[in-house]
Amino acid sequence: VGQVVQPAAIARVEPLTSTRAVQGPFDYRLPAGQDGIEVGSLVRVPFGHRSTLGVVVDLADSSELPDERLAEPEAVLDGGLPRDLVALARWMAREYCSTPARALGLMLPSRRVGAKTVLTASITDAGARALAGEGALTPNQRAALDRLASQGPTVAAAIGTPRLRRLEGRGLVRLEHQRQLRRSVHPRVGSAPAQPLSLTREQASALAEILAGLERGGGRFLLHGVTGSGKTEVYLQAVEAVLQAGRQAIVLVPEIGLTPQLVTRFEARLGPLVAVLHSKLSAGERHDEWGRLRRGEARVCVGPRSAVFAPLSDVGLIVVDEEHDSSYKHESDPRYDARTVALERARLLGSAVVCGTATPRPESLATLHRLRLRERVDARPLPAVKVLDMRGAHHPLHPETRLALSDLHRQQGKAIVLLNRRGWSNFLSCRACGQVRMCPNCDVALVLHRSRGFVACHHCGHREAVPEHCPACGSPALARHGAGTERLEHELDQALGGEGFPVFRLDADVAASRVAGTLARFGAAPAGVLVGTQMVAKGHDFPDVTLGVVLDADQTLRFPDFRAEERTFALVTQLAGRAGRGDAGARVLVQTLAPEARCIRRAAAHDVDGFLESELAHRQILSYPPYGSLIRVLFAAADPGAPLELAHDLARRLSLPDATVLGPAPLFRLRGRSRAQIVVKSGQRAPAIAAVGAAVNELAVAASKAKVSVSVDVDPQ
DNA sequence: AGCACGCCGACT
DNA sequence: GTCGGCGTGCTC
Repeated sequence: VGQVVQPAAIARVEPLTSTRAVQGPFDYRLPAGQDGIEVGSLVRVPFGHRSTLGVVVDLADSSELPDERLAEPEAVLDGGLPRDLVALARWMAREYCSTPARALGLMLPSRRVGAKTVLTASITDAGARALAGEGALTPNQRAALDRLASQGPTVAAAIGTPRLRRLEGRGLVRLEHQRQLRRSVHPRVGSAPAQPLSLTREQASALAEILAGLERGGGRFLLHGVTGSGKTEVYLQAVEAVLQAGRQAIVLVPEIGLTPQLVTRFEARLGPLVAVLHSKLSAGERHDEWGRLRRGEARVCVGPRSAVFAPLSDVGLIVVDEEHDSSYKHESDPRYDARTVALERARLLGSAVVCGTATPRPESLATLHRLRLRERVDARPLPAVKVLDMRGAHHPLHPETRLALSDLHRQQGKAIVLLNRRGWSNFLSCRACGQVRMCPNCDVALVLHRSRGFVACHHCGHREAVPEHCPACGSPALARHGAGTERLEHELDQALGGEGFPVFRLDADVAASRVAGTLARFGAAPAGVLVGTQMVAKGHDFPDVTLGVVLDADQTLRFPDFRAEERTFALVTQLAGRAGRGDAGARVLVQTLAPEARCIRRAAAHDVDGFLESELAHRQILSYPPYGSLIRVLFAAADPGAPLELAHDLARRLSLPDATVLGPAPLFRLRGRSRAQIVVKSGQRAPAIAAVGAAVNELAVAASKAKVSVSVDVDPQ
């Protein structure tokens, strides 16, 4: 006896509001015969005294509410989500103590743009006959019809819309609006063979393990390879295998702008199957790329952390390139980590994850299956790294650094100099009264940007004209302290720069539109120096760079943070990887006030394994990740005392047997708002997250009354 | 978050 | 008498 399949009668909908106070799902009655509503559908529903957008998160046969209290959806809209993203959003809401609506909001494209249409002309049969000689045509009209006959439908504006309208009136031409996809063009950078390269033995064995994982329906891999060991080719061939199997792939990169070579290689190899998402796309381009993925026209999505939400329904593989990069963490609610989300999405779909890097995070080493690429594809050795002790130094450049740079200048070579601090001087102080110029909104000193004539706050963006006198005592004597990339660029240019030896600078002050050009000009120059912040240590290859210099390498170490060592190690190692990818004589100089620091010594010795081993041992003792989870709760308000008060309130509500609560601790003021935080450290991740989430929800009403914003940060960076 | 309801004071 | 201030409460 066959069962009669009843169509679902109830849709459970999560309304897309951003507040914690409204959390669904809410039940809506589906009228009999209502087709096309499924999990993931985007619907317009009556909600309270208005109507709102919502996402169907579940279908059910019945509701707990009486029928008369149920409303019906008003409309089903285009642009719904694949089913697995709905499950992922619900997981994210729990995992990051956020709401389903906020998580769903990250996954949907902006609603403010629609499809773009363009007026297109094509020739009619009557038009073809006219062209063959029947009827009078002016020379211009004949040319227009000729063009349509030979090249087919054409954008009307390219020929002249008024002329075509006249021909349309005579029935010789058909004009209609056609959907036009907006796609931005990415600059091609580096060589990009369209055919697969032959693999080294190590690459082949890594690929084989990934493919075996896919075969089993999963696999979580750490592709640990030194710079130049050919990780990208392994990604490409794994993606090709996934496509062959009829599934789709996502490739996450830290920043598209800094990894043009990877994008170029994927586009060269896979052509229009690739959709590239990034922050520089216009809303329209993003909308259309999203649609190409949703409709299955594109089957590989390359993009930054948000690309982990690519609307693909059967993802077989997620690649996370440069997995150590902190930009995978989203720094506003929901504060998700794209690497963690990638693992969860893969778990939901039975797909493989490949995280690639030269400097794995300790937690990745502990939780993923490691595949190693020990050798560079060109078999060149890594450059020699020398640590230079700057204690007691008077000049910002060590004598050995100056010597190396002048040698380089003489030999017309290329160097990269990394200084992780932008601007000219990091602070100004009055020589008479000692007062330091501070940001009015944040508790930090203003940084001098000399060429643009202002002092600026690097936290909130506040800027003001360079003061001529001390605002406190009126003294004209202002001292500039410290040196940033702007000053370094100036000094290197004075010392070495000139015809045939340009000095380039790359940092966050360089307009985004000029980053690619700066990289290209440095790449093309036969000699010169590239000065910059950590941006210069990312993604791009310059095979002819023979000298790398890190200034103030312990700068990242001075942050009171358990990841400080890891960050410093990665920065030095990444820069070392940039130098001498094509030359055996390359070297790297590391200037530091902490030459004995474990992370700097290990990085200089290219000793990744030794560093990771000691780092993991250290973290185990302190129950830091991966041996424990951290949850940070952040409070901020204009009222100076309110955040700390609310933090104490939360701390009192938390009763966690297996956790340590650190704080409440006040934080420095940011954007005019006082802040405070609590950090929960626990070996029991899920219960700790649940307890913090519940306590924050209890507090939500009091917080909004006191105008204090509360934000939960699971796995803070 | 919106949005309406409701209970108070200041205007034509 | 009505217009409109924003506290309170609800949204299938």
